[in-house]
Amino acid sequence: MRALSHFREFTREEIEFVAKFKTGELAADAGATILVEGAHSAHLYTVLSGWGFRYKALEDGRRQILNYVMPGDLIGLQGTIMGEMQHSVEALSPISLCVFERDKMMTLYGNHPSLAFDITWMAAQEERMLDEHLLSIGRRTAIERSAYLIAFLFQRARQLKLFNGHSAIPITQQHVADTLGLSIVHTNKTLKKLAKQGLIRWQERTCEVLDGDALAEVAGWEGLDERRRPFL
Amino acid sequence: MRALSHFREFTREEIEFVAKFKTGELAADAGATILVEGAHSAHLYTVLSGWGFRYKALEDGRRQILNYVMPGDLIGLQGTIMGEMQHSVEALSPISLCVFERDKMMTLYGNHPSLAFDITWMAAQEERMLDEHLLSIGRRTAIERSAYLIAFLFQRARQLKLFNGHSAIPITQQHVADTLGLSIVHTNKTLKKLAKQGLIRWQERTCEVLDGDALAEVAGWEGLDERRRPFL
DNA sequence: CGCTTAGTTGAGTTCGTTCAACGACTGTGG
DNA sequence: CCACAGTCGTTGAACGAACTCAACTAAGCG
Repeated sequence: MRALSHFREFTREEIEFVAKFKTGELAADAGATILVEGAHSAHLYTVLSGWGFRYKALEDGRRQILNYVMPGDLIGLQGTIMGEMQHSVEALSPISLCVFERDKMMTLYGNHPSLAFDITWMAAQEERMLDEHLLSIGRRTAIERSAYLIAFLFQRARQLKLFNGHSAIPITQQHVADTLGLSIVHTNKTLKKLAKQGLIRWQERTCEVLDGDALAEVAGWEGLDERRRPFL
Repeated sequence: MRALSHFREFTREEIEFVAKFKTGELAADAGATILVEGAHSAHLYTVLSGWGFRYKALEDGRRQILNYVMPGDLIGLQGTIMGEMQHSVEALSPISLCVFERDKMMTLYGNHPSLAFDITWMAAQEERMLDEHLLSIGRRTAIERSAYLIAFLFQRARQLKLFNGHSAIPITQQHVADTLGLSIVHTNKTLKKLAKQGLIRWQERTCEVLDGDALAEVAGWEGLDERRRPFL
């Protein structure tokens, strides 16, 4: 089922445990809210297919997108481990999730140390991405930021083999703005510059990447490391 | 030794294991670089005393401070788990660290699931802080950001009982600027406003907090949750 | 004593913002 | 079938927040 090449191999017991750990599946449409800030969710999810994003908001409505979730990503670890969710999660495209029981976490840690290690691995990976985002928003210019974000999403999606032919990212310019800490207007003008340079094309609320390497170069970004990842 | 009230209780075996896990101590002066971006560090550290910060830099020198480290924090988890460090760590004050061997991590995961869980807990905690920082840099104004940062450092340090009488944070305005994504000049002008309102006082490269609650309010920030934390 | 680091302040400029209007497209209800 | 509202993207104009440049104080140190 999950034989994507870049996941590590598992033992039979691990696979069996994960199968029992799983308690159901969940499907949501684009735009659906999957988890809400402040909720005490009893569940942990894994993305099976589709795109989504995590975000936080201030009282007056200002919204900050923290990161994007793609197949293989864990959702709700914070809620599982520390009780309350401190961010919301929304679907960008139709998305399907695998649901795990929160209270089986301890069993997992007790009986399957390598799976426990994988969870830590994924948390560390998420931390890395957040570090990079922080660097972008804090220190890169508007064009650099935009180029970085699109290159980042492009590389992640490509790693996961999410593209078939055309590399289209299902986000609106509003999402880009809310990720980069810019206004929609300025985001639009900045993206137009990238489009004029032939690096991207925007159409039907998706971003088509024409030259991922050039984007990374504009951003001054090294790119993702091509490493194997575990899968839960 | 580590009987600070807000850490959880441990079993005798856990304490013994941690003692064996530990391979030494390390002390560094203020300004010393503890870990460098790109290095393949074989060690994992825990802060015993002192302040430090994690940061990333772009080629042209632009620097972004990602987060601050205080007693009880783990340093180098990324390097331990994924090989290469993607950020640097520098001491803000004289700092002492507890050194652990990287290759004993697997033993820990295998034999001490509750300690493994604690590591995940701390990674999730770090993620939370980064989320909050991202929201700040992306969506808060200069004054809000400054107030948030100082309130954040103040609350963390207070939780750890780092203050004796006067609550002084050992950072320069340059650090504040590099954390918030602002220029030093503008940071200075913004901090002056907070000082004029009687919320902080700046002297001898430290920031003295006069009214932590008011700072949190200016920032529109809820504050840290007062929960127990594990300790490694 | 000069040198460096940290903090301060003013002036002018730039980047990104808000306001405002408009076109293209989609879905909905009369 | 058309009118209408809603979302998304686009563009111009005016404004403002934050930047750069520059000069200066004060403190610490060899």
